[in-house]
Amino acid sequence: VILPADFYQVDTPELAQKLLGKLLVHGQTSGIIVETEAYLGTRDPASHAYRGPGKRNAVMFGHPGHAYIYFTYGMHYCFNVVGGPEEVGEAVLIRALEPVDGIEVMQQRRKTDVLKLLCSGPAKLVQALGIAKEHNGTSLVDGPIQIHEPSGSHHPSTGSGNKLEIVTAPRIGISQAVNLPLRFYIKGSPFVSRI
DNA sequence: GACCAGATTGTCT
DNA sequence: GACAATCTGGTCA
Repeated sequence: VILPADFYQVDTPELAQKLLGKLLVHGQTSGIIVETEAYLGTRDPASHAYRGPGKRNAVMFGHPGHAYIYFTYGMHYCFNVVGGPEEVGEAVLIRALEPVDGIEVMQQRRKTDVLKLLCSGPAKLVQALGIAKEHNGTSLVDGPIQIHEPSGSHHPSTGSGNKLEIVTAPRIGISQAVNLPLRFYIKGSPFVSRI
Protein backbone atom coordinates (compact mmCIF):
# COMPACT_ATOMS: atom_id res chain seq x y z
CA VAL A 1 0.00 0.00 0.00
CA ILE A 2 1.54 3.28 -1.11
CA LEU A 3 1.67 5.96 1.55
CA PRO A 4 -0.69 8.85 0.65
CA ALA A 5 0.42 12.43 0.01
CA ASP A 6 -0.74 13.68 3.41
CA PHE A 7 1.64 11.25 5.13
CA TYR A 8 4.41 13.69 4.24
CA GLN A 9 2.71 16.91 5.37
CA VAL A 10 4.12 16.89 8.89
CA ASP A 11 7.04 18.42 10.74
CA THR A 12 10.21 17.06 9.19
CA PRO A 13 11.75 15.58 12.37
CA GLU A 14 8.43 13.78 12.93
CA LEU A 15 8.41 12.54 9.33
CA ALA A 16 11.95 11.24 9.76
CA GLN A 17 10.72 9.03 12.60
CA LYS A 18 7.51 7.98 10.84
CA LEU A 19 9.54 6.77 7.84
CA LEU A 20 11.38 4.19 9.95
CA GLY A 21 9.93 0.75 9.25
CA LYS A 22 8.42 1.78 5.89
CA LEU A 23 9.39 0.09 2.63
CA LEU A 24 11.33 2.03 -0.03
CA VAL A 25 10.63 0.51 -3.43
CA HIS A 26 12.21 0.98 -6.86
CA GLY A 27 11.48 -1.59 -9.55
CA GLN A 28 12.10 -5.10 -8.25
CA THR A 29 14.26 -3.91 -5.37
CA SER A 30 13.11 -2.72 -1.97
CA GLY A 31 14.22 -2.30 1.61
CA ILE A 32 12.88 -1.30 5.00
CA ILE A 33 13.99 2.15 6.09
CA VAL A 34 16.05 1.75 9.28
CA GLU A 35 17.94 5.07 9.53
CA THR A 36 17.02 8.69 8.65
CA GLU A 37 18.12 12.27 9.27
CA ALA A 38 16.04 15.44 9.22
CA TYR A 39 17.40 18.52 7.46
CA LEU A 40 15.47 21.68 8.17
CA GLY A 41 15.04 24.84 6.13
CA THR A 42 16.81 28.17 6.01
CA ARG A 43 17.59 28.10 9.75
CA ASP A 44 19.55 24.83 9.69
CA PRO A 45 23.22 25.56 8.81
CA ALA A 46 23.80 21.90 7.92
CA SER A 47 20.97 21.87 5.37
CA HIS A 48 21.37 22.45 1.65
CA ALA A 49 18.41 24.79 2.07
CA TYR A 50 20.29 27.08 4.46
CA ARG A 51 21.16 29.72 1.83
CA GLY A 52 17.76 29.62 0.18
CA PRO A 53 16.59 27.99 -3.02
CA GLY A 54 19.02 27.47 -5.90
CA LYS A 55 19.46 25.19 -8.85
CA ARG A 56 20.63 22.17 -6.86
CA ASN A 57 18.20 22.34 -3.94
CA ALA A 58 15.10 23.61 -5.80
CA VAL A 59 13.22 20.37 -5.16
CA MET A 60 13.64 20.81 -1.40
CA PHE A 61 11.54 23.96 -1.66
CA GLY A 62 8.82 22.15 -3.61
CA HIS A 63 6.08 19.77 -2.57
CA PRO A 64 6.37 17.25 0.28
CA GLY A 65 6.37 13.62 -0.82
CA HIS A 66 8.82 14.11 -3.67
CA ALA A 67 12.36 12.81 -4.14
CA TYR A 68 15.33 15.13 -3.65
CA ILE A 69 18.48 13.49 -5.05
CA TYR A 70 21.79 15.29 -4.88
CA PHE A 71 25.33 14.62 -6.07
CA THR A 72 28.21 14.89 -3.61
CA TYR A 73 31.91 14.15 -3.13
CA GLY A 74 32.37 14.07 -6.88
CA MET A 75 30.94 10.57 -7.20
CA HIS A 76 27.98 9.76 -4.96
CA TYR A 77 24.24 10.40 -4.96
CA CYS A 78 21.99 10.56 -1.90
CA PHE A 79 18.20 10.20 -1.66
CA ASN A 80 15.90 12.41 0.40
CA VAL A 81 12.16 12.69 1.02
CA VAL A 82 10.86 16.26 0.90
CA GLY A 83 8.79 16.95 3.99
CA GLY A 84 7.29 19.68 6.15
CA PRO A 85 4.70 22.21 5.07
CA GLU A 86 4.84 23.24 1.39
CA GLU A 87 7.91 25.03 0.10
CA VAL A 88 9.87 25.49 3.33
CA GLY A 89 13.00 23.66 2.16
CA GLU A 90 12.96 20.64 4.47
CA ALA A 91 13.81 17.02 3.72
CA VAL A 92 14.66 13.67 5.28
CA LEU A 93 17.87 11.95 4.21
CA ILE A 94 17.42 8.17 3.97
CA ARG A 95 20.64 6.77 5.39
CA ALA A 96 20.11 3.00 5.52
CA LEU A 97 17.77 0.17 4.51
CA GLU A 98 17.33 -3.45 5.49
CA PRO A 99 17.32 -5.26 2.09
CA VAL A 100 14.03 -7.05 1.32
CA ASP A 101 13.32 -7.66 -2.39
CA GLY A 102 15.72 -8.03 -5.31
CA ILE A 103 18.71 -8.89 -3.18
CA GLU A 104 20.51 -10.59 -6.08
CA VAL A 105 20.20 -7.44 -8.19
CA MET A 106 21.49 -5.34 -5.30
CA GLN A 107 24.45 -7.68 -4.88
CA GLN A 108 25.36 -7.22 -8.54
CA ARG A 109 25.00 -3.43 -8.39
CA ARG A 110 27.01 -3.18 -5.19
CA LYS A 111 29.57 -5.79 -6.24
CA THR A 112 29.35 -7.61 -2.91
CA ASP A 113 27.35 -10.53 -1.51
CA VAL A 114 27.49 -9.27 2.08
CA LEU A 115 23.95 -8.21 3.05
CA LYS A 116 25.14 -5.66 5.58
CA LEU A 117 27.09 -3.82 2.91
CA LEU A 118 24.24 -3.45 0.42
CA CYS A 119 22.27 -0.53 1.85
CA SER A 120 24.07 0.59 5.04
CA GLY A 121 24.74 4.17 3.92
CA PRO A 122 22.98 6.91 1.94
CA ALA A 123 25.04 6.44 -1.23
CA LYS A 124 25.05 2.67 -0.92
CA LEU A 125 21.25 2.36 -0.92
CA VAL A 126 20.97 4.66 -3.92
CA GLN A 127 23.33 2.37 -5.82
CA ALA A 128 21.63 -0.81 -4.60
CA LEU A 129 18.14 0.33 -5.63
CA GLY A 130 19.31 1.74 -8.96
CA ILE A 131 18.21 5.28 -8.12
CA ALA A 132 19.65 7.95 -10.44
CA LYS A 133 19.71 11.71 -10.80
CA GLU A 134 16.85 11.47 -13.31
CA HIS A 135 14.59 10.63 -10.37
CA ASN A 136 15.20 14.02 -8.74
CA GLY A 137 11.84 15.76 -8.28
CA THR A 138 9.66 12.71 -8.97
CA SER A 139 6.63 11.96 -6.81
CA LEU A 140 6.87 9.19 -4.24
CA VAL A 141 3.09 8.75 -4.43
CA ASP A 142 2.75 7.97 -8.15
CA GLY A 143 6.32 7.95 -9.50
CA PRO A 144 8.93 5.28 -10.18
CA ILE A 145 10.20 5.35 -6.59
CA GLN A 146 7.58 4.65 -3.94
CA ILE A 147 7.28 4.26 -0.20
CA HIS A 148 4.90 1.56 1.01
CA GLU A 149 3.33 0.59 4.28
CA PRO A 150 4.93 -2.85 4.72
CA SER A 151 2.35 -5.60 4.34
CA GLY A 152 2.50 -8.87 6.21
CA SER A 153 5.77 -10.23 7.47
CA HIS A 154 8.10 -7.36 6.65
CA HIS A 155 9.42 -6.55 10.08
CA PRO A 156 12.80 -4.90 10.57
CA SER A 157 15.45 -6.89 12.42
CA THR A 158 16.31 -5.57 15.85
CA GLY A 159 19.06 -7.97 16.78
CA SER A 160 17.43 -9.05 20.01
CA GLY A 161 13.82 -8.42 21.00
CA ASN A 162 10.88 -7.63 18.73
CA LYS A 163 9.99 -4.23 20.10
CA LEU A 164 10.62 -1.31 17.74
CA GLU A 165 12.60 1.30 19.59
CA ILE A 166 13.85 4.45 17.93
CA VAL A 167 17.24 5.88 18.87
CA THR A 168 17.78 9.64 18.51
CA ALA A 169 21.33 10.86 17.87
CA PRO A 170 23.36 13.69 16.28
CA ARG A 171 23.62 13.71 12.49
CA ILE A 172 26.58 12.21 10.66
CA GLY A 173 29.04 13.68 8.19
CA ILE A 174 28.32 17.37 8.73
CA SER A 175 30.43 20.22 10.08
CA GLN A 176 27.67 22.68 11.05
CA ALA A 177 25.02 22.28 13.77
CA VAL A 178 26.70 19.01 14.69
CA ASN A 179 24.88 18.47 17.98
CA LEU A 180 21.24 18.69 16.94
CA PRO A 181 19.42 15.40 17.67
CA LEU A 182 18.02 14.91 14.17
CA ARG A 183 19.28 11.42 13.31
CA PHE A 184 16.93 8.53 13.98
CA TYR A 185 17.43 4.79 13.65
CA ILE A 186 15.88 1.48 14.69
CA LYS A 187 17.59 0.25 17.82
CA GLY A 188 19.52 -2.97 17.30
CA SER A 189 19.23 -3.03 13.51
CA PRO A 190 22.31 -4.65 11.96
CA PHE A 191 21.74 -2.57 8.81
CA VAL A 192 22.31 1.00 10.04
CA SER A 193 25.31 2.93 8.68
CA ARG A 194 26.93 3.33 12.11
CA ILE A 195 26.02 2.84 15.75
C1' DG B 1 36.29 -0.83 16.86
C1' DA B 2 39.54 3.56 15.67
C1' DC B 3 41.98 6.35 12.37
C1' DC B 4 43.53 7.70 7.72
C1' DA B 5 44.23 8.57 2.62
C1' DG B 6 42.41 8.75 -1.87
C1' DA B 7 38.90 8.98 -5.33
C1' DT B 8 36.51 12.94 -8.13
C1' DT B 9 33.26 16.99 -9.65
C1' DG B 10 29.38 20.44 -8.86
C1' DT B 11 28.77 24.47 -6.21
C1' DC B 12 30.01 28.31 -3.78
C1' DT B 13 33.49 31.88 -2.12
C1' DG C 1 40.49 27.34 -4.62
C1' DA C 2 37.94 24.96 -0.91
C1' DC C 3 34.82 21.89 0.30
C1' DA C 4 31.23 18.49 0.31
C1' DA C 5 24.59 15.14 4.16
C1' DT C 6 30.47 9.34 1.17
C1' DC C 7 32.74 5.02 0.24
C1' DT C 8 36.56 1.81 -0.09
C1' DG C 9 40.45 -0.16 1.37
C1' DG C 10 44.39 0.12 4.22
C1' DT C 11 46.65 0.20 9.16
C1' DC C 12 46.50 -0.65 14.15
C1' DA C 13 44.42 -2.53 18.32
